[in-house]
Amino acid sequence: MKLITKNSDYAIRAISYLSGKKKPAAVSEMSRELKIPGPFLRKILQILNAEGILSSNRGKNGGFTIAVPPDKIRLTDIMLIFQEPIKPGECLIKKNPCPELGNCLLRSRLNSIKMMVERELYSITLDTLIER
Amino acid sequence: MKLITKNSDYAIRAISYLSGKKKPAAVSEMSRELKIPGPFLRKILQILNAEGILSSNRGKNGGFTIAVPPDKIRLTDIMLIFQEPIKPGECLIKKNPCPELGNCLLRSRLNSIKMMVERELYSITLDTLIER
DNA sequence: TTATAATGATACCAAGACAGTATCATTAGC
DNA sequence: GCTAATGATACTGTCTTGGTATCATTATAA
Repeated sequence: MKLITKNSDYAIRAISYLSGKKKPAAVSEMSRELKIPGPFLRKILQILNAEGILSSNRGKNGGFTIAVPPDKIRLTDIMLIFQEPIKPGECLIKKNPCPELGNCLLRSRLNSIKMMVERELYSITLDTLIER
Repeated sequence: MKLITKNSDYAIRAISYLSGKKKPAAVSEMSRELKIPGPFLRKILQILNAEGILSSNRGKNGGFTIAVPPDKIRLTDIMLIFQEPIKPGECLIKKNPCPELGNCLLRSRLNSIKMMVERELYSITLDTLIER
């Protein structure tokens, strides 16, 4: 079970990188600096742009800039963009409702763990991840 | 992100089921009662047997019985058998060490969440999941 | 005004985990 | 010795993740 995928991870690094700059940074530059494969990073940045977290400038000397201050971006925001949301497990409650024994109890325990994790992730804003 | 997979889920249901019985239960019976696909359940039970959690009797009137009391089986035991262990994310720390900015901070936050989850899962023993 | 350097949009491919099936071999009881 | 069970193991399909590739569009600068 992976908490965070590379998608999200790279997205966060990219945002961190951009948070230090005023001028737009191009994919080529960021790919070089952050050591992230160019085409992949590009796709990620395009998505972040579409989500309104970054803004983009096309054409020569173009690139991406931050559109939302990092202290307004939560870790869950990023993860929800790039990953499947947290689920206790496959939802088989309706189809396969705990036959006689113990599945409901399991579900409720897992659900509380899920909520705990979500609460934690929600509490983390990106500004707290950027070293100065 | 799925906390628990069907593998583990079914394993737990099967153990719950067996905990109520003295005589061996065959796959066919359990498949019927628990509404779990036969061949899949069979594979799961064979693994639990190999792990020493169940024991098996071959031949006619054979089947599976519990070999370890449910209060000695932790949720993590089951999950480690059937799923990938919890990881904060792909381990790219060595190859791709937080270039200038914020990845180490992210890792440490994720790691503490990971440990929190593991602690919770470890604290759950199967006897607490069985309704009487 | 044209070459060029950038993004927009999108289609495509590969690996790995998960979910499940199928089959042949072996064993034990009646 | 038939039959009902497990042992062992190989195989298939699907989904998510991780990534590549390509064509179209836009803006700048010479």
